[in-house]
Amino acid sequence: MGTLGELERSVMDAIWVHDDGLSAAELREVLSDRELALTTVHTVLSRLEKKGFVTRDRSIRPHRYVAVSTREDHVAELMTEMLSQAPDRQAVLARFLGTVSEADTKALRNLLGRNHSTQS
Amino acid sequence: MGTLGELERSVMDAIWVHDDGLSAAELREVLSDRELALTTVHTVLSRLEKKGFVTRDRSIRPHRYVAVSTREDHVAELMTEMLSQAPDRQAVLARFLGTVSEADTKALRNLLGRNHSTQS
DNA sequence: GCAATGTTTCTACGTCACGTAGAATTCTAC
DNA sequence: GTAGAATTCTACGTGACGTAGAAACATTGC
Repeated sequence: MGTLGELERSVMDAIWVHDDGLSAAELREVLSDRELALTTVHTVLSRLEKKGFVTRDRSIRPHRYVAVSTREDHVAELMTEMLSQAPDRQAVLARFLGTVSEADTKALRNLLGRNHSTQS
Repeated sequence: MGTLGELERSVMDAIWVHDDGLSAAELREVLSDRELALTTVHTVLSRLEKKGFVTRDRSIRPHRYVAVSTREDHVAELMTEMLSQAPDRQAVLARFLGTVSEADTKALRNLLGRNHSTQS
């Protein structure tokens, strides 16, 4: 899958927060600390579009960019992808639980509790 | 953290399988399908050492390279790292459980069941 | 309709990671 | 101490990514 560079990640973070979409100019404003040229923002957005992370509404003039999937879905997908890198998935999961916070394990127990073989 | 390139990953896979360590020449043999020059293997090993993925025993002449951590630990760490990318960890965990196999959720239930706040 | 301004696309350059390996150096064994 | 093995140094090609200018295109106020 396509990975994200530093600026690309920042842009995605902004887009993920603004669920209703953003124009390039608005994005530039959100990232104003980086002092980016507008064309830079455009280039990054084009690349993110090509990578399948965002779509743009070309019907309106300042095109609006929206995320294709939520950040949570994206991160979950990344985790699954990582998990698949090891042959012994169970061992990985055990280590994973070992490093994760109490709150996380609690959440997992909850989720697993009310999800006995119920795949949505 | 340092990420791995394609060849680097292949090398790590080989090193992870051979728990007792490998020499550069042995590694080259394991990866014989790639027809690599010995120096190429050396370069990659040096980079993996610098990245902290392997250590080498410099006391013996054909240096032996061993993995610093297990593949499972490595992957678990990656997963934790991914998880940290999203502010709403619980939502991510929910999506994660949704995409993972039955066997995996079963394993998680097991692990969580016999691990009530017992951090090793 | 057309010029000014706003928007998008094209092209490009610098840098860095990585695959790749030759050349140079250093060891080891005889 | 020299030949052959092992290691280190240096380097080049490529591709991703940050960056942005120049060119093309659209919009709108006159």
